[in-house]
Amino acid sequence: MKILESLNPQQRRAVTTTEGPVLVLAGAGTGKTRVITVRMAYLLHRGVEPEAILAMTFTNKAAREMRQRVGDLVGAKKASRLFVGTFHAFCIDLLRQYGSEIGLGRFTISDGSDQVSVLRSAMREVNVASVSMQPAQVLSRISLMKGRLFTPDSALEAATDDREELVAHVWKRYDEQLRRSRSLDFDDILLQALALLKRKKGAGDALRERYRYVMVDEYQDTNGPQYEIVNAIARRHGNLCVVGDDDQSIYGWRGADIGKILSFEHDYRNATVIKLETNYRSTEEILDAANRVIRNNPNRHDKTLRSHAGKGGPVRRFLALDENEEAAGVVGEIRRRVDAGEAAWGDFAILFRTGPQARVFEAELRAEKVPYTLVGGMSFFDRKEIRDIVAYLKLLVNADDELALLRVINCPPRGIGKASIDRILQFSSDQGITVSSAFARASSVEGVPAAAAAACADFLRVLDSLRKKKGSLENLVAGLIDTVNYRAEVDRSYPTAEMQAQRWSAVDEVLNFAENHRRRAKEGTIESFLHELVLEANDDFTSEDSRNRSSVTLMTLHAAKGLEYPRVYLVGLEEGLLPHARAVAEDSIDEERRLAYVGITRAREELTLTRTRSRARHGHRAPSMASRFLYEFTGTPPPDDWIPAGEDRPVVGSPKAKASKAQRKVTPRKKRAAPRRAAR
DNA sequence: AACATGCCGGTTTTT
DNA sequence: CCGGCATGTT
Repeated sequence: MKILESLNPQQRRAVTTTEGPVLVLAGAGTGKTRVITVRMAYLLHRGVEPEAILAMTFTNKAAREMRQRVGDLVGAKKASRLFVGTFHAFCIDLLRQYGSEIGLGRFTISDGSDQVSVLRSAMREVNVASVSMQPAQVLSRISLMKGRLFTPDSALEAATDDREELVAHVWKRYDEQLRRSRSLDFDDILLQALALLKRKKGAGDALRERYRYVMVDEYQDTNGPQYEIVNAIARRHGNLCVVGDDDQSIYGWRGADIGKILSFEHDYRNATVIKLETNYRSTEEILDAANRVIRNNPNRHDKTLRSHAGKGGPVRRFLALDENEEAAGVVGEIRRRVDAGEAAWGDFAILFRTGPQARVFEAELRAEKVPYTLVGGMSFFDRKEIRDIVAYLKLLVNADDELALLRVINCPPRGIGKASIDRILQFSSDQGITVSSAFARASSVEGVPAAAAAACADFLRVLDSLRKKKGSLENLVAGLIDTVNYRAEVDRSYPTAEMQAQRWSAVDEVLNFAENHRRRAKEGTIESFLHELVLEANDDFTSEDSRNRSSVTLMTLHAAKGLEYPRVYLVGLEEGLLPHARAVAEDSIDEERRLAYVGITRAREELTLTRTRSRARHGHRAPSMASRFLYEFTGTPPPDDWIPAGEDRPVVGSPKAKASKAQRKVTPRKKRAAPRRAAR
């Protein structure tokens, strides 16, 4: 096969070692995606049926890219017969096809904000004010426990303090509501699919038999259930190829278990281990910095990235008075480079540890009229209008979805007040009937006005008639929006015609999505549309987008994983920020170091590290200290003097440059007319 | 149902 | 210091 010739020896070995367990340790920028896609093409070339190949990723973006690239190699038609997708997409497919084997009927999916709502009500039931424990934190604890295969009951038994006990109680209620609603959260999707796959007979057995070649991307991000799923499928034929980089494991706090990639050779005897260490992305100077930082981590697969791109310029360091100067310096420099024609906006990325750091950069970019894209933040699908419509769609698929029902029962207003709703909910639990049937029998609930009861019955009837409708997906969705008179709701909620039009455009967008989905998807049902909406809600198109949109990219280090930019500013290299104070307290410095490593290795040609002398946090200004990671990669203490905004400073550890440039005359920025004195 | 007040907390976030 | 939320007021 011809493409093999374009691979380096290690890559080729990773592609052609098709039998048995294989661990590919792919350092940053070493052509990981290339290897996986060529490997799939190679298997097909050797006569393996596409249906026997399973490739799992963590994000939709990765799946999309992989599908595209396999398609380029073997043709779209053949590629479409392979399964390439996220764990969750794979599991949902299984559950929809074979869910009945484990007693699962139709279900809807709870996304993050649904989970928070359900959890809030669970906490109220257990009489915990959400001030004493914050829902997001409880949710993350529950998720971590689910990942370790605890149940609410076993968690209660294992609880060692009041707090854990309380979490277990809340979890139990949370679970009950989801069950009642026939709703699965993201963890349940994996756990249920695992239960299905573990069954000795039926679909479980058929699937184990079917997938002769299994591949997992970003293996270092695998959590407990995902590991079990892979294991359950791949044990049969034993041809499991996992690709990842333990040095880029940055989702430990979310349950990703770096131990899985560290112990692969132990988990799968006779595993072939292949290291990809030739980096095609960054200059030698940049990789030196990366290597020197990461080698401080214990417990890792030893790797050293070697550059294929030449030495390059030194990594630069920049010390600013405060966060405003830091932003002004970075943005000013970007502006000058672009104005001078040396670079384009899209060449630059500004990376930071925490979200709030973006604010001051945004302000500066805006003031300087620099086009930028901030990655992250509120998704299109978090808008009220979208969530309302999604709730309606969920109700069509699953009448028992309580959250969806409560969300839209009085939206647009139908004269069903809070008091009535509470009484009906009480009625439902007293009688032990589902919430939807309680609403259907609202007229027999004491204290509910006849008009409200009639409105409930009416509403349920409308939903029923919508369920029976036939037509194309987009017409069904449009029909729904029309029937419930959602336009009126939008008009009612916003005062000006302008705002209304703007809000309505989001609704229009859903219709576009629907049409799009119908054309691409195999089935194009409301159910499959919903799954796509919920699972791919946060999909970002960062890499494709920001470059050709020609804007500076602003994002957190987490969001930057997998991306690359010619020029990178890694900002806020300070104790308390990177490493984050909380990580220091919790003794998870290793993961912070990997985060720094991820940041450094995003840069192709130029890397600039910045820090401040003092920084405002929680409204108070405090002196900041250089990050320990700066010491690690220079081997010497960082210089104590600061460089005024706008001046380039060569890296410490590159003696020639240091001597010649360090004394360069500095032109003060006018902004700093009244210089604050730096704390000594 | 819409607005005011008061309190707490303040990493990272995909599916 | 700022935002989010829960609670309390009209």
